[in-house]
Amino acid sequence: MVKITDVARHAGVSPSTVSYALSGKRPISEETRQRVEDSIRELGYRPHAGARALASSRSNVLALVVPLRAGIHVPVVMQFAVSVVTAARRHDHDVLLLTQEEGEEGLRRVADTALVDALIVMDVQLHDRRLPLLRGLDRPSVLIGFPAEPAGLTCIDLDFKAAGELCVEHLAGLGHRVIGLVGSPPEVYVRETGFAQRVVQGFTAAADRNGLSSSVHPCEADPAAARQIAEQLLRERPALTGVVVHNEPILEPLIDAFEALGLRVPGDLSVTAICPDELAGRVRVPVTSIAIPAAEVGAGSVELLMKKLGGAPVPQATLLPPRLTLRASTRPRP
Amino acid sequence: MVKITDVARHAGVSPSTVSYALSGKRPISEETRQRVEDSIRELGYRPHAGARALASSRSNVLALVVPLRAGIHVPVVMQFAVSVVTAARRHDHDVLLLTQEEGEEGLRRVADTALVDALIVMDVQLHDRRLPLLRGLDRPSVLIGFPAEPAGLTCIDLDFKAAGELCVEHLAGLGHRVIGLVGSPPEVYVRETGFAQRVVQGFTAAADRNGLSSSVHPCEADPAAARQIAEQLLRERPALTGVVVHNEPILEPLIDAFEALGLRVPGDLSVTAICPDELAGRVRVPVTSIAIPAAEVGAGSVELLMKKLGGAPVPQATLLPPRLTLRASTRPRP
DNA sequence: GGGGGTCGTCGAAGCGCTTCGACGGGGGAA
DNA sequence: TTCCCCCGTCGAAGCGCTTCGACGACCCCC
Repeated sequence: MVKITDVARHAGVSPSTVSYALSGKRPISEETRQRVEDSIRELGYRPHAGARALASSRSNVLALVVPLRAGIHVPVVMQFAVSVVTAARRHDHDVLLLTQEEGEEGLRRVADTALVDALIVMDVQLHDRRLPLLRGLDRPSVLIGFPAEPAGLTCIDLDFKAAGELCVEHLAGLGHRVIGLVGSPPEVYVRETGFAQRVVQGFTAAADRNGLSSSVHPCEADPAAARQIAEQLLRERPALTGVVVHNEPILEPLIDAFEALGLRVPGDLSVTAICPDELAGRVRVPVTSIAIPAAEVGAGSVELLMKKLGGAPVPQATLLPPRLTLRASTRPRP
Repeated sequence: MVKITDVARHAGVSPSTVSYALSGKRPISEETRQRVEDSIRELGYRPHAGARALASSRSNVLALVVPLRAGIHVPVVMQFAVSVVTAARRHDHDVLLLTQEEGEEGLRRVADTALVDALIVMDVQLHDRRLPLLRGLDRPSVLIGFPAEPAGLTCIDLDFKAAGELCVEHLAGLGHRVIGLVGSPPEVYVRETGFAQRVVQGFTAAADRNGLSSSVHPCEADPAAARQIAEQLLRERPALTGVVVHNEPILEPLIDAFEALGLRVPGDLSVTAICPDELAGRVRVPVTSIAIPAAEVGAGSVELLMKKLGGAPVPQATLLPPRLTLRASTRPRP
């Protein structure tokens, strides 16, 4: 193994000069820097990560905690992970993969052993058990998702309230006057990740603002429930012409159910959804939708961490603006 | 930060004794060991990962390279990753996540900087550009998948040949005499990962062995192609009663196409597939299938690496036996 | 009863890097 | 011309851990 002293000898300088030439933490003449770089290339030198971490108390590794719970949309998680890795590499950092299964102990372990410099935690629950730990850790962290009490933490996510609003604005802009939100299963509104509530807030606020008649319908995640909701809507709100769906598994079944009841999408009924693009695009009638901007969230969380590691202040909450992708499922009210 | 000398002082022993008590590399009396452990707990000691890595030249970190290419089934990748992490933790190792995008340079980097002790590479191509590098690296590696020339490497994967055979045996056992394989797109058989060929080999061999009439049909991954294949099969092989599908995206469209042509599954036609359970289970007619045993492969690759790190010899090839899950799509020939 | 092992522990030497203080030399200001 | 300061470089001191050799103490066997 070639080490820094080898490079130093080869370049005719001291080891510290090599180090400074590499890190740029002290001025080095252009000429020596060049010589050092040549030696490095020639000898194929790579600084030993452990030695570096020990001496500098920086490992240049970030921890990423990925969720395992059922009901998580896996491709989206993977998108997060990939964008985190890519963004981290841009800052000369690597990513250590942790599963949620490891829990608090795992977080404490990688932080306390100085294996990682900072942590990214995905799929944060409203009352996540890891929050006190993260607050107390001596290493910075960023949460993807918002807990009930984000004080003392740094969080980033899609602005779900704005997403709810945007769906409504879109429908309102197309002239729809009576709309409904078909939401997540009831239990999601109680515990879980809190984004569900925020969609409802945005939906309701925007509907009121636009003078629309609106209603909200939590729905279990199975086709039978979807059919039932469809029938109910038809019966109770016959003037309905716009629907917002925030419940991935039933998006397609719900559309099927409406069509089975004689409502054409988008002819009689416009449908928008908040769901991964991948899903919205492969439904029989491609659905106008707002996606989770996984790549942006992942990259954003890394940027936040880098700022924190650099000692810069960061906002406590970062809300990414929703973007609506137009597809075939919405059109002006007949 | 509490360090090993603090523990040593607290327990009234030397630092080396603490180290030995922790690693077990030298005998330590039960009594001192107990005292050391108590001190560790009381002080909340965690060995510094970097220092440990530097002194022992072991980082206790494995690299996992995940694929990004289109056409990769993401949930399966995630299953691999999770099982690798879980298995690694059982051996007191962590997992560094690399994307394929980093390429050879990334592998070299994490290996040469001693960031990782060993590497797991997923989605290995027949003529993977990384192979020479992996052969030359001073760190052990395991490939998930088989390249054309596996000499000097350690590979693990589902035994795709046996999977092809098992599908045929199953159909033969049900009395089917005329069967077809609907395979991956033609280009997959040329370059790519090579498992496609192996399925064909197994399929053909088992069909011949059982005296069945068989045919193989590569198929593009879109519904139109599926319909075309269905029509072609019906026309050219009217006695066909069994089909093996090795092409995830068209599994459902193909069944739809058969039914549209008046063939009921499994009434008139038995269908088996090689595909993730998740897909096989959610098709309208749940499909009898052989899954990629992602969890086993992931865990197996870690076990292989641990053996290699321990200096033990490991087989060059590890083929996991296929397992057939019976579902609704196959039944005895009428 | 003495020699040879083994057991349990210690001290010290490093692992390869970063960083701090120091220092010579040259340029600018006075 | 002198003084000061900054630029560019060096040497040395660690960072916190593992590991090697050494060394009593004790036991066993002949």
